[in-house]
Amino acid sequence: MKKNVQNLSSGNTGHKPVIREIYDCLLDLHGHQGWWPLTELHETGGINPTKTGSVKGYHPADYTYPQTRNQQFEIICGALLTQNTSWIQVEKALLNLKQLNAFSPEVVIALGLETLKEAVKPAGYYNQKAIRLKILASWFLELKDRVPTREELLFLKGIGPETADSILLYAFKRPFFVVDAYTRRIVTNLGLVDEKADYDEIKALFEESILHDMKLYQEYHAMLVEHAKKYYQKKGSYAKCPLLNIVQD
DNA sequence: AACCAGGACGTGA
DNA sequence: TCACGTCATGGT
Repeated sequence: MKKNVQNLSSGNTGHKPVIREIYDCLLDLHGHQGWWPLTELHETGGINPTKTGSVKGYHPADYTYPQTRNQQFEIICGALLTQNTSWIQVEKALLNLKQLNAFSPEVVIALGLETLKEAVKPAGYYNQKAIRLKILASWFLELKDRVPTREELLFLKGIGPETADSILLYAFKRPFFVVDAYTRRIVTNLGLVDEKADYDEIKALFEESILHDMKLYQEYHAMLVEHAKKYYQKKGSYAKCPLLNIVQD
């Protein structure tokens, strides 16, 4: 149950301009990211060969994806597989699934559980992830052309707040801001939230500070991840984060 | 050789 | 509610 009524914007009230400045700074530093990466783009789609990994499916400043129902399902699969796992490992699993023609819910449902486990093994936690993929497949098939609510996503086993928001933002193109471990690390390092801030508090910080625009949300989250990969891998490099210049008085 | 990766869930206090 | 263990493969 929720009972927070008194909580008038929780103390982050003064940070709205900062959140917007950070966006501009990140765009200068890293440019458009072209998320969510797909294993294959439409023939006329642009690619970004500067990205690491075998999957070249980034599409900077092109917000027309997903363009097919299978691409939509591929994003959903990726969102589940990337839980606490590096994207390079997820790519391997995705390519395995692609080879099985498993970017369609019907195929995932029909596939033997052991086969599915073998396919997703590179992404780790393969026992649970295989089962949860099947759950997702059944749910997605039942969904038809409807847009899911966040609540119904959270009801599915294996879908927590971040995965739900990722699916809504990148597969369904709805303005739900995604908060991941990188985002948390950055905003705490910048002193914008407390160490013990929960998911929804950090999410609210962004959603209350910028326009509720799906493109903006997609770009912001992707840039935060890119930025964190440069400055927030090792503890020692936090202090070198250029965003610190924005926060300093 | 620990530590981390684009988390979520079950448990017990 | 919340801290903690568990799930697992691979990079650095």
